Amino acid sequence: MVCRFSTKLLNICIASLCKVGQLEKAEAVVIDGIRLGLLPDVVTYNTLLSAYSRFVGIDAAYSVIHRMKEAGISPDVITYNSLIAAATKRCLLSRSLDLFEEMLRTGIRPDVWSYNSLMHCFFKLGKPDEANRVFQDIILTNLLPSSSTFNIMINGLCNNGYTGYALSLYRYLQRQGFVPELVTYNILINGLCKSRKLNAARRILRELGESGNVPDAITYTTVMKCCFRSRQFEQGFEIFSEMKSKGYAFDAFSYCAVIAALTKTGRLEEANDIMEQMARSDIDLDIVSYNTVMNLYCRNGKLEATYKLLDEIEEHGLECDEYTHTILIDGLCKAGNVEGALRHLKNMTKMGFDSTLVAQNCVIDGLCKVGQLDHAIKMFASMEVKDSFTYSSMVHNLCKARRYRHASRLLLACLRGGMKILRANQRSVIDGLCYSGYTSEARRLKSKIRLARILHY
DNA sequence: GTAGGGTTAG
Repeated sequence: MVCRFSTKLLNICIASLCKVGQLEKAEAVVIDGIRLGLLPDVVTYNTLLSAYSRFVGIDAAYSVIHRMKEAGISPDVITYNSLIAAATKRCLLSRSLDLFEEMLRTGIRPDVWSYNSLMHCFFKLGKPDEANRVFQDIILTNLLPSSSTFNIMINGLCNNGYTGYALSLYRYLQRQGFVPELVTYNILINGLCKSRKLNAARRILRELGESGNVPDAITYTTVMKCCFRSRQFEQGFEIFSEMKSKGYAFDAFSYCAVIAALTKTGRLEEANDIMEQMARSDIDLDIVSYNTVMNLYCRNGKLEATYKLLDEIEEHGLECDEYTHTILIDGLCKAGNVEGALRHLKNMTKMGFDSTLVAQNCVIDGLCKVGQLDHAIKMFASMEVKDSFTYSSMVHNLCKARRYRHASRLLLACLRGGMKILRANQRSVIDGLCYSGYTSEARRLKSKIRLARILHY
């Protein structure tokens, strides 16, 4: 009895160290405990596992599960739930599904937390129907849904393009007595902003204010980002200032949102100021923060500093992602080094990145800017996937070279594919055709554009 | 032991 009580105390001590990421000290306490004859139990290992997953990585978390098995302690539902949630968070979705099956195989009964994670996983996989089936299972069986069940459901519906359903579910649940939490409001505001339902988003923001909840840094970042997305930059920057004056702590999310927006609008000095503020703070930079800074360096034309940053990323044990490489490729293009950009694009393909579309678009534009239009046309023809940026770039540059009939063909191909193209580009093609005497072609193009608009909007 | 916000191109 005395011994069990002491292990409990030991676990409390370990948990408090794990909470602040002091993993070495926590491990030392485990060893001290063993010396005193207090063997770690399932709670000890679960505590360590979630801390390793949070502060180190998923592999470190897996090694804890091996350690506990070696010590003869069986993982329980909490062990599996932690691992499944960690895998889902990192988009290792097949691992999450495997773990869920493994849990069933070993005879551990999943609880509502396990089902919540499974639902989240299906949403991330872009399988809303399967997620919905899990949701129905939770509702129809004896499992009591938690508020997170509803939050995950609302968020998943939003992320899979069903904001309308998300909103109806939210209203229905409210009528059933569900009291939304701050997270619920943040989820809805974000989902509605992303699908450009700004009036609905404003309504939810108002409801949040009336609910007695206080918006947090996430609410602010969400609304700020929403302004940037709808090109209301001044309003977004005002929100950033408001956050500051109200004493909210900035984290990497809010810093990156505002630095990126300042960079995009060419307000580089202000962007540099804020970037330095972020560097001076005690925030650990992750890959997204590095990408944001790197993009700013590229815009400043500081390619050497950019390469130094790449070393720094490596030194910190972080991995460059699709964004990092794309930003570098664009930076090389903007500096006129298209050869370098092409080389790096090849590397990127070799590295096995799924999508290099944005990077290819940057190179197409770069080639045109250095006068290699025919090279760009060749590259364009060889691309398997194209989007509206690809077409816009080509149309714009063909017009600049007065090759209006070629531009007109691409413009039509773009519209036929259901993609939008900048009005300014459409205008240039029509005006160019008229100017060079192809008036009837210009007329035909106009009517085809009108038809495409009717068909696709 | 879950759920929410941030980075790239015309």
